[in-house]
Amino acid sequence: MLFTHMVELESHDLSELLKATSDPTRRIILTLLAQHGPLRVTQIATHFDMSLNSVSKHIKMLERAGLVLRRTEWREHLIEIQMDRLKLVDRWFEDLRSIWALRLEALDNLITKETANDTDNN
Amino acid sequence: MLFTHMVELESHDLSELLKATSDPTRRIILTLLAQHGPLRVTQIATHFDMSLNSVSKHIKMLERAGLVLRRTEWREHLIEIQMDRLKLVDRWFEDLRSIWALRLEALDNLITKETANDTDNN
DNA sequence: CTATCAATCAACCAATTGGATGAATGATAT
DNA sequence: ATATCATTCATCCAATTGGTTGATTGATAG
Repeated sequence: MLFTHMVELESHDLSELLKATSDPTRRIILTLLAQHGPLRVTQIATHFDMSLNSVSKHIKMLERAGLVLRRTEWREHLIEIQMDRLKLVDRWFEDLRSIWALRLEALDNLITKETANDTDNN
Repeated sequence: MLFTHMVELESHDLSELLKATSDPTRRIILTLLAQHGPLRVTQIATHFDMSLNSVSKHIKMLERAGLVLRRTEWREHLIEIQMDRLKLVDRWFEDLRSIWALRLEALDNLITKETANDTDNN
């Protein structure tokens, strides 16, 4: 069956991903990482008017969503963005658009057919 | 300045959009609407093992996020998906990828230059 | 007028979230 | 041994969320 994977397969991962990106602070963190490459937690925290702990928690959420990878080198934790992970969201959006397009297409076919019938009847 | 709109412009809208799509029930509702076109609240509710009220609340969230439009005709509320709204998310993803690509490019240039210097020194 | 139907509103509950603070861990530097 | 640094863990708090049930609105049908 087409589009089956949308319904429940990957659903939990997708929810985590979308929830993780739905917070402005976390989106800024992702932007920083895309701009500057891997950063330490404290480096990231300097960009916010917020306790280090809160930033740490945000990073942990990004980590759980797989949007970020932690390479613990020495005492420092290097946080690295995982761009590939975004594809999962992309795919869901594409699927939704496909479903939508399919319906419009069917609708269009129906109208064309009816118009043909109309001309038959005239 | 490039990419300015990412940081805070549209940020609230984007957060609402992403939060709205981060719930599996709401994603299924969107899929139903893409598949079948505009539906009434009760029609949507039949697909879930959940009170009508809960479904109603989910729809209201989708509405607040602009992902869905309500056309109140007679006593019935026709709920219609707004596919255009997804573009806002698309754009943020594209922006993030551009930022990422720009950094990689700069990094690549740097390496090429250093390699050139190395051959100069040999 | 009354029963029914579509949908919302209001209140409640448990779980999660985004923030704070203070203590703890673990490694390096003096 | 002690001080410092990077980070997390443990609590706490107010706000939000996803769900429930019961009452309400507003229109239609008998």
